[in-house]
Amino acid sequence: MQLSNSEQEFLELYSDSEYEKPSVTVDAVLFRLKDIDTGNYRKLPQKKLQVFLVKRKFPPFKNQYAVVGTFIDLKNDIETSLKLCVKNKVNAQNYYYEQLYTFGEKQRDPRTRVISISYMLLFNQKENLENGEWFNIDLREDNHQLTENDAGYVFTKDIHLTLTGETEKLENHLKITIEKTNSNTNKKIEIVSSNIAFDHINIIYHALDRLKNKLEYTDIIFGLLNEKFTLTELKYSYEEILGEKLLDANFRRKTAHLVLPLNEFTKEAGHRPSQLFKANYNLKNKDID
Amino acid sequence: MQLSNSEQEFLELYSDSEYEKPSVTVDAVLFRLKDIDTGNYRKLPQKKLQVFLVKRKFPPFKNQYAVVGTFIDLKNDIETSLKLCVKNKVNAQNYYYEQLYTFGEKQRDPRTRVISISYMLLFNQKENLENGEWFNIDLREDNHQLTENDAGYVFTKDIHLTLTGETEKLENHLKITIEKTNSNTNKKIEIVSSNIAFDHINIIYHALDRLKNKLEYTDIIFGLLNEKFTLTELKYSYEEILGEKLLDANFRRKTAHLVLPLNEFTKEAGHRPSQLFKANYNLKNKDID
DNA sequence: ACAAAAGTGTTCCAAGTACACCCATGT
DNA sequence: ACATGGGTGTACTTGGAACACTTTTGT
Repeated sequence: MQLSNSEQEFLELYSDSEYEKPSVTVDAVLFRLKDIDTGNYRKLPQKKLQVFLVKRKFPPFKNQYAVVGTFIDLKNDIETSLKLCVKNKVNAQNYYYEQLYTFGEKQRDPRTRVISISYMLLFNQKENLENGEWFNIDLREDNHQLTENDAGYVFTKDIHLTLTGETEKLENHLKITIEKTNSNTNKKIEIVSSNIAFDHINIIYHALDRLKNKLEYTDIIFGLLNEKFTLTELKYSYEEILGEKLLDANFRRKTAHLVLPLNEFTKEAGHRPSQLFKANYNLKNKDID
Repeated sequence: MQLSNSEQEFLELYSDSEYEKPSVTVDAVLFRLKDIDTGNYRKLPQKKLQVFLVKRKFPPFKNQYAVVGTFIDLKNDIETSLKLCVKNKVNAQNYYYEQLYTFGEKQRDPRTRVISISYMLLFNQKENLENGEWFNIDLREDNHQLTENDAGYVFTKDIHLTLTGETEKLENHLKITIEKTNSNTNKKIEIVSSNIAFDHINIIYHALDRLKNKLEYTDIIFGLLNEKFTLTELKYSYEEILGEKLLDANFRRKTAHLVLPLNEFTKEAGHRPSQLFKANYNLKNKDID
């Protein structure tokens, strides 16, 4: 990885601006699980998955909601740009993050060619974010259609993603097409209609999908929980993201290796006190990309 | 997603060149499984995983090997740029591909700030590539070390990646550090020494890792096989990539739902003829990113 | 005959599924 | 007392692991 003298010379001559360059942004999809009180002193709060959006102050898409993002800074690494952006725009510093996907379709941004490197960020409820709003996420799938042929299949479905904030309800409709042939897999996402800026609903959908998939084989869930939690809280968290009910007894056994019991219990809850647990990070819950 | 008139006006004024932009490349890691003849008329060929590298004609890293890549073209989508690049540089058109990861550390490229969007491409043996060479991949892991603390753990290991071509043997040494804490997972890859250009060994390692992981829960393997294959061929393919032997009887049962039997058999092989199969693409082998 | 791959059958064990049941608490 | 969550036990099912065994071919 060392350069020879002649190579060094060449570098001096190298002109950086010979070809046109695209703009590059980092865009971050921020998630949390919010406790929704039930109003019943016995009942536990329900978990609701939320995404944090900010209202754009300038065109394009002025006054529309968007995910947190910025043009990247040449002086900083991508992840440093991400962290600075999140610090400056929403004033948050403690979160789990991972890279999602890089979007670069020609027409993404009406201004010019923009490539977006997207990240997923997970927050617990202690973090207070500024300059934006948390939106409840409701996902509904429709119109599943499978056409098989001898080279593979074509699968399509409709996605309805409703984002509900304090005052606004943002409806978004996507159409997914997965084309599998002899030699290729092609996943296309078409935005049928969207009430948020750019193709950001697409990015949010990708993040949701990744979150769901990673639940099953990693310990990513702990990014959304406080340090101490009950097993029922953990179960509600899984259920909210997966969109299905789980059996309690089995859930406890399956997740036993993911958690460590503490010698602390909840109280004043109108029912038997429950033991608190913390995450048990170990290598088996591998999180390797 | 429609723009108002005043937004349209703003766009006219928008200056594209107000801030410095990074350069962006697409880099493609090309894999295939090569049949290595055993010289014994009874024995089946062994499968060897290979990566395709091209020798750089210009600085930086002149005369060193690199993965196939190009600066992206503002006129085209990322994936179109990728396809054009692969067509032009190595003259290939039939392959499976998927996006891997986007690298953007400040020091990746000695010339200027370069962000690399990396892809993995899978070829079968029928494809003849030009202007480069296939290298055998040998991977060895070393020095596994796990230090646990109450907030998580730190895991390190050494990776030795040897790439063997017709005339050259390229040795590469990486050090992986996975730091897991309360609120974060941090995977660092340090290049201790490398005989190929840029940080490309890093990209290759990522591709290998992804390939291995995806073997277990998708039907990605078929991207490396010809249309028709025997079950033993399929088994050898898994074994070569996973780096471990599998039990034949169990393998047949487990992969039964992945394949469709054909009414064709191999012959003149010095042993019982074997039935040929083709991929059975179905939705259960989900390949959703 | 025999070496190699092709293919089947069987036993054992681990883990997931479904469900019944009891416990502890605050109002 | 009772609603609610906390927590355990058990019978059943499914699928993977290990391994023994038979079949078929070309030389």
